[in-house]
Amino acid sequence: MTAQRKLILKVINDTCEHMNAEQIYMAAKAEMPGIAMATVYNNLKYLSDNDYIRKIGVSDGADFYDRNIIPHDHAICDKCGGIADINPGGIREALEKSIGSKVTHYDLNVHYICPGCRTW
Amino acid sequence: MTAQRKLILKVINDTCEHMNAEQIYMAAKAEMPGIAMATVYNNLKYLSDNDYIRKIGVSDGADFYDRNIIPHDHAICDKCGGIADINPGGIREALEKSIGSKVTHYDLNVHYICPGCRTW
DNA sequence: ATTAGATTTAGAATTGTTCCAAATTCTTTA
DNA sequence: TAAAGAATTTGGAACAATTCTAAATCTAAT
Repeated sequence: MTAQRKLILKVINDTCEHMNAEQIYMAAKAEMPGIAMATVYNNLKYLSDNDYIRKIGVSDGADFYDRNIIPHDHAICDKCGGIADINPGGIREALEKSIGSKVTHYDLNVHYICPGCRTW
Repeated sequence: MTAQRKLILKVINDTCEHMNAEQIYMAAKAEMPGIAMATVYNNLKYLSDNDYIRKIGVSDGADFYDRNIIPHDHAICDKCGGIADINPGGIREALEKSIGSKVTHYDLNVHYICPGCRTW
């Protein structure tokens, strides 16, 4: 664990959930001005490969990183872009039944209008 | 419907499902050598916006395009990268129950080892 | 203290996609 | 059916996110 790696993990754990690489880089830079973007990517890879954090792939835009490694899915607001954790039950079972074999993992991102953005 | 647009739609309908922009470009180029990549992207956007085809966002790599616009999800083999359509039931209901509101849409990509790649 | 291996850094390179402006081609409608 | 306006095509530049590279530096175990 180098100082950089420790800092990046701290940033992810202390700052808000669901930050992307750029945001993590900025937050880390505030404490360690010389840190390089490549170091952030290197460590995000290391940390997610080793289950310290979870990388969430997003098809249209930057991936984000989640300090919560307990399996859960994400609901993304179409208006504000805010991301909320969700825990719908029975998904994995439905998928395994459907494909007839074990699922190694799955990505499920739901789009909706969050309560704050709803107008009625 | 310009000749280019017709060709691109034909390529998607006649060639294999789940092609990415590059593959569609190559197939179109074979019949119309002067066609531009930008035209392919323009038309993929037009065709998916108008429900002729469906765009499938992939977080790590090129998006692909599906001629099947009936809602369904995708199972991606971790070994060969092959993509299969799946139709697990009850997902939308589980999601709406979980977030407590309507889902505008959702992306669900399952990773697994396909029958062809399985060794036991 | 030495040395092999891991990590950091800055910047270049890559990939997939979008943007741009000019040229061309469709589509009205007079 | 010709002129005007709208949409589309083209090639290339621009872009964003990420990965790669190679040299410098650090770390850990002898």
